[in-house]
Amino acid sequence: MVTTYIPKGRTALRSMISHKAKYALRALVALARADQDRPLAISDIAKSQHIPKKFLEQILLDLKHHGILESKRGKGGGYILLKPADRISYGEVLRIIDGPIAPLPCLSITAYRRCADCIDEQRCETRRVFSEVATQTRRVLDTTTIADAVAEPFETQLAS
Amino acid sequence: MVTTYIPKGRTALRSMISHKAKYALRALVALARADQDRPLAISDIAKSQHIPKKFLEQILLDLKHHGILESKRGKGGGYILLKPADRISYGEVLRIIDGPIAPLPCLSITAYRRCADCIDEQRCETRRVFSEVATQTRRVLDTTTIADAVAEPFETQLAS
DNA sequence: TTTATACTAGACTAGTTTGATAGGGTATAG
DNA sequence: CTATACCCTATCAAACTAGTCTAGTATAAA
Repeated sequence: MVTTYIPKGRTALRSMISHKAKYALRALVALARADQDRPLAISDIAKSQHIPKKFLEQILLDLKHHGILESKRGKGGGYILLKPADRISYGEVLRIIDGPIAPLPCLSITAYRRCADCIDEQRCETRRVFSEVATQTRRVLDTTTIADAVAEPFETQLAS
Repeated sequence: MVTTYIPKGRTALRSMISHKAKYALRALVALARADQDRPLAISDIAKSQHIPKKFLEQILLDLKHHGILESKRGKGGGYILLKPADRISYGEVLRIIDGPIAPLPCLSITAYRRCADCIDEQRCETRRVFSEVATQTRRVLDTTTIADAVAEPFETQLAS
């Protein structure tokens, strides 16, 4: 068989972001678009963004614990951005939800770990190449904020 | 709990490359360094690169099926590069082993799929941001070859 | 103060993927 | 003809994902 293996559930591969992260980002965009004086209810976000409500609860709670959101309970309650949208980067959200961004554990600052089978890290060719990937990815994700996402759309290019 | 969840097994996340891909790349580098006139045995690669032999068999077979390698059976057999090292890109190998490189299925050309819960793909903010990530990643991975990896090492930067 | 609303917490589950291992089969050099 | 080394398929345990379920607790409005 000379077919490329493509995992079913996710169409593609490990370099994909999780549904959870996608939901988190969409929810934050929705919150950034909403009235900042009144909390936005989970159920409203879930409905407008097509996200399973109970799953979204977990996600927003997580973001709250990490100081991104603030919540208000009771009737008329919901979530509000704690930090301004232009101070919430995609990288920050991804690190909270999916973990470190580095494509190899040995390239992560926040969660460095040596590869178990690595012979000489300093001379590892794979590490060297993916270091460049990590740098580029980080540059984009850490400089793009929820506020940028809320701004007018521009052209989206296809890739790979 | 205000702790960032980090998967145990892999230290980091979905944006990591798989062991399989790492093994494939390491094996190709080893093959590129070896004498091109004589096949290099799986067991030799496995030993020198610290890769489980039977697992490596699968990987090399896969690379052979995709026209990267050539094999010779029997005594004195093994693998040889079919394409020159400077014509084997990291991106090509990763697509064979791990699947499409795009961080979202809706950004992949080779395996495009619409996100099930997407409301308006053209205006999807997440898609727009990750499109840039995909472009950068692709640029690095498709222009770096096994031959580059074999060349002298330069400084490796940490990221994320 | 009642009651509806909304957040909090964590256990649980079905399904998929990963990273292997096992056990043969097949070709080839000597 | 036999030892060697690649070829191929099947199977498996552990981990991860994407949820769901249950059982609350806190707050605000009426």
